[in-house]
Amino acid sequence: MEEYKVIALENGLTAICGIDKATLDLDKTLDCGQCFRWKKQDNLTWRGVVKDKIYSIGRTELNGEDCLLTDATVEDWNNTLYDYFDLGTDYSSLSVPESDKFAQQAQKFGRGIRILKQDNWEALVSFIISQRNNIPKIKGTIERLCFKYGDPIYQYNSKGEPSPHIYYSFPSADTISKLDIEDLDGIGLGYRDEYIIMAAKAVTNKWIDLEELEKETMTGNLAVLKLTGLRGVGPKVANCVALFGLHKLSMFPIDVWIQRIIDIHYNGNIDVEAYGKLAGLMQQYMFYYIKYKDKINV
DNA sequence: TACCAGGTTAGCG
DNA sequence: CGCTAACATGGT
Repeated sequence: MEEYKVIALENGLTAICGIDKATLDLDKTLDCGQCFRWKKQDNLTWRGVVKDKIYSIGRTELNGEDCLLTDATVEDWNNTLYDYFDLGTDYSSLSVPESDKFAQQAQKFGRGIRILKQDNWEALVSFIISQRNNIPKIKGTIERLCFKYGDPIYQYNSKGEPSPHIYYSFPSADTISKLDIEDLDGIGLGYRDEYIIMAAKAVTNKWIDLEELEKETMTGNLAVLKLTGLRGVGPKVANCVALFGLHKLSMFPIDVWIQRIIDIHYNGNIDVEAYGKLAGLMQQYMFYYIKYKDKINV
């Protein structure tokens, strides 16, 4: 990773200079379907919740240099957001075979996407919800779930004034494990409501240990195997949880879009191993490419 | 208004 | 194994 500077500005904001758009593209990263709770506030600012704290982040020009601008403190950046955006991983080490033209195109188109290090429980619930759902509805359902069972998060500026934006934490497994099915009516979970409650009970009763699955010594394949023991968690959801929630970067979730790519461009059979330890990054490049290449003017 | 969505499950043969 | 119907419901 190249050198970059973290600068505490006088207005309480923090600038991060030296991380260009090819390294971290906020629009691509936060709107590529890996996360569901970030919202774009205006043309260049995103607002979201990381570790139960609200952050705004965008890009701006500072002394002629393109920098990230955030209301995070320097400590927040160093201790939380740097890892959340996976900036310690060198994405140039992604292996893309010379002959694999489609993968090269997808990589070029998706440059700047980062695989977020999301909360494992939130990722598990989010991707259980994602099955047989479209992305706008997934976002709406999660928002209603947080509004009803999460805790309000207030944000205060440097003068101690509360921000008008109220966000809600993602409800804990403990909270959801105590609910009855009817308590989830009106949220829009559909038939997945019982899956969510059972997953919450599995976590709180330690039938499954997400912290253990997140350890670096745990392989992605074993994590997927354990996750699929949960009701409502099949191979695709388990791979998404492993990639986006447990940060197993070699995992390669195959959904309808990726399957379509495999059928059309890889004659029905793709060699995931060829992409190496960052295969999950290539998966996300491909997903983003197939879904957005016709919608975005490059 | 119908149709569809970052799948999973159970029940066949 | 492989194939298929059923699944709830908000967004477009």
